[in-house]
Amino acid sequence: MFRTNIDFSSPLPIYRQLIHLIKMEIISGRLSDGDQLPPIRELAKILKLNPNTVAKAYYTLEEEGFVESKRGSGNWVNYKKGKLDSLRKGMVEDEFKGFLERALSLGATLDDIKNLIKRYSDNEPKHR
Amino acid sequence: MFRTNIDFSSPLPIYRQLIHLIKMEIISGRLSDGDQLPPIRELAKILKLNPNTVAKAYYTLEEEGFVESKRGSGNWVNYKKGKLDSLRKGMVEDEFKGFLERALSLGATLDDIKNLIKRYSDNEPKHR
DNA sequence: TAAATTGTATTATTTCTGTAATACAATAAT
DNA sequence: ATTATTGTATTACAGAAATAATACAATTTA
Repeated sequence: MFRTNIDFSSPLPIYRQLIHLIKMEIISGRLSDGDQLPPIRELAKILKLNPNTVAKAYYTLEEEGFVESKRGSGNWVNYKKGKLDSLRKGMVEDEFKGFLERALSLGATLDDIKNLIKRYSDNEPKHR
Repeated sequence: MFRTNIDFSSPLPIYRQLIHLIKMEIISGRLSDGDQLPPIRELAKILKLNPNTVAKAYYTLEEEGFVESKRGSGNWVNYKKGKLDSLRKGMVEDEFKGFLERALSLGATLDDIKNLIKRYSDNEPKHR
């Protein structure tokens, strides 16, 4: 697990890279719902990071609903297809409505927006 | 002009808010090519900002090609034909990038987003 | 030309973010 | 029950970004 390395010279913060890594593990199926994540200190040692940096990644993932932390016990992947997905869909849709409103008020058309998503689905979005 | 207020508690930096404000003035047509912008100190006074903050906004807008600065004289709206459209496109794209980032971090896929757009473009009238 | 008005440059200060050091608290293992 | 393991909280540090204070330079205006 976590064969990809952390890029210490990247402008993308370490904890963000780690979050992305873990999400990819989940999306790819290498991490399933209920799986335990490595303990903070252990993963920190493996990736040569400060434990707090790993903790921050785990904590953020928990806020986003992908992980459940239990003090003294560990961190667990928490990805309930049904309930969580519908919750996220709602949140995504709210985000989209906000975007749509702003875009339309800027004078964009739905076609403009379609073209955007088309363009972005061709080449993987980059991180900043 | 500039009836919208600056939000000092926003995480978006003041000069960025100001840039956005001015771009909106241009897109809406309240500011046309050749119009003079308020002098740095004057706008700073109106919005209760430090003059350097206004200067930074003007300077950035000049770098982006929407404003021309003349020392001792003032700042002027400056866009050629077609430039307005590209400004609009750029702003819509910025909004889109922000939305995309949030949506993906929520666990949405590009297909989810495509479906969203499709759904909204099918019954357009409901969403003004 | 003199004074006022305007943008520019330099430097300092503050704020924010990411990272780190360390101590604390809950759970599990024995 | 005691110890080891685990996550959490607090605080501090460093670098970057945003904002501010001040002095400078060009243009306009009288």
